[in-house]
Amino acid sequence: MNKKVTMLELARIARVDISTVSRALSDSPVVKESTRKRIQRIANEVGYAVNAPASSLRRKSARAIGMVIPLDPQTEQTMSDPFYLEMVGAVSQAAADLDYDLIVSVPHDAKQVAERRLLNTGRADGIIVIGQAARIERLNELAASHDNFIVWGGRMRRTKYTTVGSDNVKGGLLATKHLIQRGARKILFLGDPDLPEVKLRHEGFVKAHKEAGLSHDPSRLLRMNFGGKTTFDQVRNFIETGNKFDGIFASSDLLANSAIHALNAAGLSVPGDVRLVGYDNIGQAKMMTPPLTTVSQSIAEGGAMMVEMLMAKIDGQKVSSRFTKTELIVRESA
Amino acid sequence: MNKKVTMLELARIARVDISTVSRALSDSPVVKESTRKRIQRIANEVGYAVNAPASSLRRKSARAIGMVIPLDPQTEQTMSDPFYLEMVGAVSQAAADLDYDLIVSVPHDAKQVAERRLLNTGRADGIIVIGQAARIERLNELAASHDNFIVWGGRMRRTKYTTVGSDNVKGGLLATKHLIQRGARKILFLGDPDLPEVKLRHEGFVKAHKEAGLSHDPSRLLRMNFGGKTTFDQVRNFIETGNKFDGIFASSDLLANSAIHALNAAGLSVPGDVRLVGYDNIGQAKMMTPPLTTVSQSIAEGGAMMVEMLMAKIDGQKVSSRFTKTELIVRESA
DNA sequence: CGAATTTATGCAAACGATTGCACAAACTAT
DNA sequence: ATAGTTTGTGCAATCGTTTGCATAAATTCG
Repeated sequence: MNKKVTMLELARIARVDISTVSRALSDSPVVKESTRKRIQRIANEVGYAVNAPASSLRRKSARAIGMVIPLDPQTEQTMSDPFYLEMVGAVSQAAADLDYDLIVSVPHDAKQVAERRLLNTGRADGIIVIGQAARIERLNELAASHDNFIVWGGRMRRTKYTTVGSDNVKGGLLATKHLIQRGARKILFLGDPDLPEVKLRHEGFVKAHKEAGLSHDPSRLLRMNFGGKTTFDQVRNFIETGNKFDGIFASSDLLANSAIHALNAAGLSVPGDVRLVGYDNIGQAKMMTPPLTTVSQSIAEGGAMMVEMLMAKIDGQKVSSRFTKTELIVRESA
Repeated sequence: MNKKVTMLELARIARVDISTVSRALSDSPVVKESTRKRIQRIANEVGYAVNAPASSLRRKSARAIGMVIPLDPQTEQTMSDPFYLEMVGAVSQAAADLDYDLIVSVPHDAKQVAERRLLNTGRADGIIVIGQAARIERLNELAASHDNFIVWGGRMRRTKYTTVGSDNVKGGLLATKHLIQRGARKILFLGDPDLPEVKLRHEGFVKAHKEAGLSHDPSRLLRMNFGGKTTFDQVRNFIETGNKFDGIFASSDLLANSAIHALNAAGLSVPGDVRLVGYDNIGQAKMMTPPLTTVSQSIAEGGAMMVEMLMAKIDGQKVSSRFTKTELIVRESA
């Protein structure tokens, strides 16, 4: 179709050396203003664009960052949780602002460490990992040989890498306190405590009970993963088995949504019969029925923060884990 | 941290020429089985990985495809529609199966043609564009100079590029016929007919009315984009202005969800008072209240199809537009 | 056994950009 | 006018692979 112009050809057209072209295009102050302008104009005219692989090879920098998104361990399908897309958007934006491309990888199987490949092949200068799930040990191994990656998720004592995420304990505390304040006394916890974030949110949950001088019943923990039919059935079943409760803290908005659905199906109303708080504040939260009270993870802020920290790492600096703003968004469901 | 091994060093260790290493690693049949095995073993031991930029430069192929996802034109934020994430997942999987990386780009501003940059810099061998929105003319321009891209979306007479998407007219027809069969007579259409897909779905909507010998009232079209508060307000307002209707065809599941919300707020039940059908069959559709009847776009199939067609194009073959399987998924909302 | 063929490896030239260094021209200062 | 600076360009090496071609070794064949 269109044969590509190389920098050398461009140099010939402009009657200068290729090195001058290179400098002109990267806005080096050493080339004379007039020459620079002229070269840039010609480059535009002929539709020249710097060849990325060649540039990356020479500079030893891909000017790209990788992003690894987990699969739903159950279905082995891409997570349908909108949370992830919002994160992709946030990271992509932040990266683009720095003229970095974003390589998204959804690992085939959970075993494979996509991060390592991306880094070792020089395809990406750094990696952002979304969610550690059960991979803490693997990520620790990775940390032993590579430093250029940041993980979104909860920080546990045994994580040896840099993380960014909401303050999960605080989030769980805020959510539960709110439920208690509104009168809930028998609160159900939804989520899989094997996941670090969820475990921490649960800690906050327990803490809130303590602070209020309440005891919480450990049997009111429904272990579940990512919403959908399973969640629906579990909640429904819990109700039908005669268990009583007047509040729910769901460790994700998706879980919350399925729970609402199950409550409705069982003839219970939210927040009339059961008060409910979710986690994530995804875009649709405000459009659920009823609008969802939830803990905001500040996705956009988190994405930008991770990119910024990753750049610092690429730059060789030391960087330590941070929290994003974690606040309760009160809506009608609680 | 870990200094990288190059192919040349690997060659020295294995006491062969670098060219032999290159061939061995790419499983060339010309190198002796035993040497190949040996080299591969050593490569593994020292943790060698082929340098991607160098390889891309030499082969003139990035072994990566780009994917361009639109922003929500209203909010300028990443689309929170889960549909897009599911598409990212599907495409990423299909690409990974062929050992291609996926570069995701969320254009800064709608004007800029990210596709062109990705192609011209040689960062991607081909591009998948999700949604054409109002960019048909721009994409036509792109088609004039580049062939290696595929667009997800509705095919209009004036599109000069290759598209993949559900059969929108058929989808609209199926959805509307279903509503009519279930007794709906005054059906509301939700969506922005300026978007090609929506326009086509609306054509199917009109066609279904014709086939059933019904006339449809053009005032029962609510022009709206992507769900959320605006949709909610529009539907609510429409009801409060005293308009009567007994069915809704929403041109996306997200729109459908907001509509349900508005109906509930106005004291109307689904499907009791109003029957409703959506479009997309996103993951959450089955978990809405009530579970959403919708037209499936076969996202996974579509993603795989696009990657396959793109590869054919990269390979120099001619490829023509195709439809994905388009079927109605009946659930409780209608 | 020697010639013809096959098989396995090595040599060296790309791919397209970036950058340290050398150098000519144009200034400045004495 | 001469020496010393500054300013702007060009030269050439380099980044790490891949691949066409040459060649040595091993095999086949008459």
